[in-house]
Amino acid sequence: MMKSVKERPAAPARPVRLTRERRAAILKALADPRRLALLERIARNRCPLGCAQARAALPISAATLSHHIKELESAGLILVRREGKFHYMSLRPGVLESMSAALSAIERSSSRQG
Amino acid sequence: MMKSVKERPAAPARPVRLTRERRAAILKALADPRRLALLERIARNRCPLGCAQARAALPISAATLSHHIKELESAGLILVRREGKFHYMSLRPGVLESMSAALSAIERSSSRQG
DNA sequence: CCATCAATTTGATAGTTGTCGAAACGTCGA
DNA sequence: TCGACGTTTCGACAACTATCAAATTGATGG
Repeated sequence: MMKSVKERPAAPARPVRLTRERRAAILKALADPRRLALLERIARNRCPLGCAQARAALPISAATLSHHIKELESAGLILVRREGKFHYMSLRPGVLESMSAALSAIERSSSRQG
Repeated sequence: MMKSVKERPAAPARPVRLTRERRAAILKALADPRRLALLERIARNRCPLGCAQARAALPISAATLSHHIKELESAGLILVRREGKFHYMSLRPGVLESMSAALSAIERSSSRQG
């Protein structure tokens, strides 16, 4: 029953261009501790994470999990593949990296200070 | 008059160790658009920013500005030097850089996928 | 000592959000 | 078609937060 999962060969994770609004949405999505934990859990997993696994990792109800998934998805941080009654979440490549670069850029813009 | 920006050797900004809680606080502080704008304004300035300058840059009341300053300060993102009746804000070195690294690490933890 | 100015605190309000239970929806297997 | 199951939506509630005006604190200068 192993469905052959289409795999990327070590995704290059090219830089994703983030508008100001998009960055704001991402930061808002990251600001909730449970959501961040969920995101980390998704990232850490070897393959796309199922909801059941996610629920096992977080002490929240199904409704709340669904809510957080939607937040992460609409912020563009994760991809959700829906297969029948199961849903699988994976990190959207390059987004966190770009957010990281944006924060770094703010700090660098300050390094000229005396 | 572009004074060659050497001054300090571009402050190495040694890595700041951030606990999970601290990261959560930082992300929460960054999640508000006005606060992020304020932080960027502080970073961009070539010397510590006064409250009046900050107010000129943001369409908010003094009370609200004070509130946001407190948030940024208690998240450890900025330093506030208080001199008589004036206050001057500057970026706390290394913090944004460490936050940036943390986000990047999450993404990298995912690159082993597939 | 008093007036003034910068910044903070207080008190109040409106809007947002995290959370859950219950109900609804969609899929799958019998 | 029916029921079980995974997920989402709905409705509600509590907690939090951004915001401002007004009152307060604290420093400076007359």
